[in-house]
Amino acid sequence: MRPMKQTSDISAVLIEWYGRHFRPLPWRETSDPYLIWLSEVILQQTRVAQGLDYFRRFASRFPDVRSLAAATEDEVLKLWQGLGYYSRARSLHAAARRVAERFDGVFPTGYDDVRSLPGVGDYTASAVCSIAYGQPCAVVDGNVYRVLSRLTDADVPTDTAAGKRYYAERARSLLDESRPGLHNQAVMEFGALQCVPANPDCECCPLRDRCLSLARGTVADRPPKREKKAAVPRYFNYLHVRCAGSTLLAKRTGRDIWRNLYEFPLIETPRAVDFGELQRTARWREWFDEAGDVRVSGMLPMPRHVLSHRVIHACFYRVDLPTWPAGLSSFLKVLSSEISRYPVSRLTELYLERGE
DNA sequence: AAGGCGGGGGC
DNA sequence: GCCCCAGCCTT
Repeated sequence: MRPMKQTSDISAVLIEWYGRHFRPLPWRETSDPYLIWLSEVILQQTRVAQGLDYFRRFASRFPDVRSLAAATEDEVLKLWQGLGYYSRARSLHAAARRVAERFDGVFPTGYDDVRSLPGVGDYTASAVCSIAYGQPCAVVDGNVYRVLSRLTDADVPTDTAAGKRYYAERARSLLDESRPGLHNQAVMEFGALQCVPANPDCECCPLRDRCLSLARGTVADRPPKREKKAAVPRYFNYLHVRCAGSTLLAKRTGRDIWRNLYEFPLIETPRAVDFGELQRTARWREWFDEAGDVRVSGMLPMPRHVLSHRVIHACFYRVDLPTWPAGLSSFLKVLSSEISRYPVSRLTELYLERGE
């Protein structure tokens, strides 16, 4: 039997604040662990405003874990299209299938079982178990890091093993074990709306008298920011190849961005190249040397596409062929009207939205 | 421990 | 531009 932990009155302040400021959100109106899990995966590294419509669409199309398990990965990725971090969608689908098989379609209730699902780490397992089941698990996410770092003026980086231990322990000591779901959501909402990263309005903060970093003037430096990595440029030359009302797609299967999404035939080059250089690449010759009358009608440069640590310089060439050459036989031939059925990256989506 | 993995919104 | 978001996984 564990000794009863003293509940901090900071938790009470945050919960009181939460009662007056919380945003009404659809996943706060259910106790279904499946829907709460779904919301937590969607919200990983994603703002509420960005994930809200995705949650609505997923909850509508896949109202339970069995329907999600019964879908194809392509359909799940298509519904996820545009949200980013696509491994979340692949893991979500794989986890649903595991629940269907190993747990007989019933979302597990034990922390370790939940934590064992693909795409579920310490944060998501704690969030689901506390919110859906009332289990005393303290969540630690980006909001919690910031709130804790400021309250205690902790100069501890969050992206180290020691830092994670430190904040996890602080979060545990702050947790109100009698209402862990409410407590966790209160801390996160507080971080999202009041204790914001930049220019927080500390004058009206309910914790202004107990915030050590406010007293010391270090709010802007908490938590300590990690050093930024330089964005590595990549050069993508896409070929929108058309022949007899069809076009070509390929599935990205490598360990790279946009894994399992579809795209036009791609020639990646180590630097920006013009059409003349592109034609001299081995790939172009492999694909088109035997192709007869190749008509390239234009090149559409795209704006720089910025990812977290990549900046993609992309352009799309439109290539019209009289017949399909053998060099392109490994691609999927897709009716032009059917392209929209395939999950694609935001970059390709933007190109397609430009139309003809 | 470090790096890969998206996309968008706020300043 | 830069920061960072209800993180997780691989190496």
